[in-house]
Amino acid sequence: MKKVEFKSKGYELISSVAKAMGNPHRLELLELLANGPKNVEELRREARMTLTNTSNHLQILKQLKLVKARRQFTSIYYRLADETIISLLKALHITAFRQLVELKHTIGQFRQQYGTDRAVIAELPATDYILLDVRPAVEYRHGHHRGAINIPHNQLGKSMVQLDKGKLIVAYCRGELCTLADEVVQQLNAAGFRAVRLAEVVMMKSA
Amino acid sequence: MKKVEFKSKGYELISSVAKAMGNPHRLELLELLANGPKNVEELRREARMTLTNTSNHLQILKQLKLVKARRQFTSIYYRLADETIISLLKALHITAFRQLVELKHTIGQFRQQYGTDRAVIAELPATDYILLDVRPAVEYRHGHHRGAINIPHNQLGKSMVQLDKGKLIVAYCRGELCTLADEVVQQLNAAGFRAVRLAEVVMMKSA
DNA sequence: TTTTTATTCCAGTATTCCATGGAATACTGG
DNA sequence: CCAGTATTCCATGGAATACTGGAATAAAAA
Repeated sequence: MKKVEFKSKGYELISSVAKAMGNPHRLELLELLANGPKNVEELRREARMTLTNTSNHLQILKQLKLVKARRQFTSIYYRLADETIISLLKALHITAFRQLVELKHTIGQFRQQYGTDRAVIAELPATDYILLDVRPAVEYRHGHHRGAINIPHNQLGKSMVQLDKGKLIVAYCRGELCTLADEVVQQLNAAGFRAVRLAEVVMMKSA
Repeated sequence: MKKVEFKSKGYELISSVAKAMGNPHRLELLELLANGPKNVEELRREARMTLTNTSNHLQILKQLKLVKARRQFTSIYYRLADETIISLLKALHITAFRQLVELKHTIGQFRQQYGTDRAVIAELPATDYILLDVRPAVEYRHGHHRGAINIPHNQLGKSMVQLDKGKLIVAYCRGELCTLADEVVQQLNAAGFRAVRLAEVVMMKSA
C-alpha cells in the first residue's frame, strides 16, 4: 500500500465516525444512549422521529460500531458500543460551545426565557444544596452524578414533599439540550422551593 | 422558543462541527493545523489537494470558527481557532481506533509492510532512548513532545551523525496517519541505527 | 498606477445523503 | 402453524455536499 493511499484510507475511515455525528438525529440518538440503553420505540419517542428514520440512523451507527443492538423478547435494545464515545460527545460539545456564538446565544436565550438559573456545585458547600437527577429511574440506575438523588420528572408532583425547602435544589438531566431539568426547576420554584439547573455538562457512562 | 425548536436548533449547530470533520480533506487540514499554522499553499501541498478545493474547505472551517486566517505579506496563514479542537481531534482518533477494526487493520498492515516497529516511551528508561521529532522545524518550534530533539525529515542525511548509535531512536511526526517517521525509521535502520516509531498519538497544541 | 502573486468566489456537474411509505423480515406468543 | 408486534429494508425524489475550471478579488511589490 502506497503512503498516499494509506493516508487517504485512514482519513476516510476516521472522518466516517465524525460524519456519523454530523447528522443532528444521529447525534441525539448517541446522546440518548449515553444516558443508558433504550429500545427503538423509546428512542423514537424521545427524539421525536419516525420509526423508519430512527431505525435507519441506528443501522448507520451500528455499521460504524458506535452502537450495539440486543433483542430482549420482542424489543431491540441499543447501547453505546464503548465508553470513549461519551468522551468524544463531550469533546464535541465543548468545542461547539466555545466556537459557535450562535449556540451559546441560543441556549442562553432559552434558559433566560424559561427563567432557569444555573449553579456550579463546586462553588457551594455540600450541606447547602441537594443534587437532583430528574431523568427516568432506569437512566439514574445506569449511571448518575455522585451524591445525586433521583426524582423522575414525571413523578415530581407526588415526590416533591421529600425535598428540603431549606436547601437549594440543583437539578440535572441528560445534557445541555435536554429541557427536563428546566421544567422541574420551574415547577419547584412555583411550589416555593429554591431550584436551579446544574451548570456542568453531564454525560453518563454506559455499563 | 419552544423546547422542541430549541433542541432541534441545538443539535443542528453542534452536529455542524462534527460534519466539518466528516470530510476527510477537512479532517486532514485540521490535523495539519494542529501541528502549527500554515498558509494555503503549504496546506495544499501537504494534503495533496487542488488549490481551489483547499480554499473551499478552509472557508467552511472558517465559517464554523474552527480556524482563523491572517494575511502575512502575500500569503494567508491559517491556524486552529482554539486548543479544544486538538482535544476533539484526539478523542475522534481514540474512538475511531477502538471501534473501526478496518482502521486498525489498515494501519497495522501499513506499518508491518514498511517494517516500522513501535515503542511506548513510558516503558523505557530515559537514558536508553532519544526522542526524535522529524517534522519541519517550524512545527517543532510551535510545540513538541517534551525532551524531543528535532531533525526535519528532509535533513536527515546530513544530521544523522549527531545521533548516538548506542541509543534507541524513537521518531514521531504529525500523527498516526503521517508517514514521515516511517521514512526516517527506515533510513536510520539502514544506516546502522536502532530506530522505531513512537506508539502514542501525538497532536500538538496551537499557539 | 500597474503588475504580479496568492487566494477566493461562482456556476455547473456529479455524487452522496436524507426522509419517506410501504413491503419484508424477525422474532414472540398462543 | 398462525397471528401479532417490533423492526429493518428497499426504492424513490429531493436536498445537500464536493469538486472543478475559470473569473474575480485582495492584497503586495515594482
